[in-house]
Amino acid sequence: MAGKKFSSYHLAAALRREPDPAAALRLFLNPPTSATPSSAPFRYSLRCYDIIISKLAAARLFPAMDIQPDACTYNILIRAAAASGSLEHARRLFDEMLRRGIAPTVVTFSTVVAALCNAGQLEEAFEVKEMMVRRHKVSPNAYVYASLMKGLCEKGDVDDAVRLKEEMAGNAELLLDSAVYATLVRALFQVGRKGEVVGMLEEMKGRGIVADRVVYNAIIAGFCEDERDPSAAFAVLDDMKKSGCKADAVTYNTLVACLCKLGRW
DNA sequence: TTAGGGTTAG
Repeated sequence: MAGKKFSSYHLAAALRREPDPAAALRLFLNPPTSATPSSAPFRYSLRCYDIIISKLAAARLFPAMDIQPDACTYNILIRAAAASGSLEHARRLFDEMLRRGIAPTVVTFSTVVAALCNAGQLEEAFEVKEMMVRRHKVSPNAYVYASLMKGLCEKGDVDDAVRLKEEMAGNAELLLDSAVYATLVRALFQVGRKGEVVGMLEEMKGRGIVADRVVYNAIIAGFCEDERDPSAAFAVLDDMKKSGCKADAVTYNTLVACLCKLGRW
């Protein structure tokens, strides 16, 4: 493979081939770089960590396994635990990071809040929003708010979600963004309040927030479910393109499904 | 390096 870039893929293969765990660790810590010295270093894949940790563990070389975790490590683990359906495991990881003296970041809390909201545990999610400020001096940001607002909307509490948006607007530290509006726009269509969508979008524009793909997709989805006639949705698709926003797979999946439902093969 | 918001299907 002379002249070819050495990537984490090659490292994973080399680690798998190396029978001596100490040699594997040396390889992991000091991988051969590319033949071209100017080329950028590669990122370690999770697979590489997996292989080296498994090898060291099998050889009972525990001290060598001690790759010091930081907040980011825990954030990744917490997200994975929540994604696999175990909020309990996520909570244990959170406690563990505190015990180790690793300060949770706003990413940690936004991950936890999103997981709770996805599980429908809104009350707990709001408790986290309070607790992160009170106990950890970390302020919620737009990620945290967007998750809470989506959770509220899914329960049909669109007005409460709008109130949360107002709470953000009243706090100079907090920047509203397109995600917040995409959530509200989608919800307004879903509860049959599409008349309020235009005002919401104007407010967004007035705040200097540009509609992105997700906002457009929310509007298109709204018109698709709402109309016997998808022409409004296609008009939005035109606007979207004109504004320089590229339609993506979500856009087209929405429109294709809409046409299929109407029998317009 | 890690987090949110938009869709379809099953």
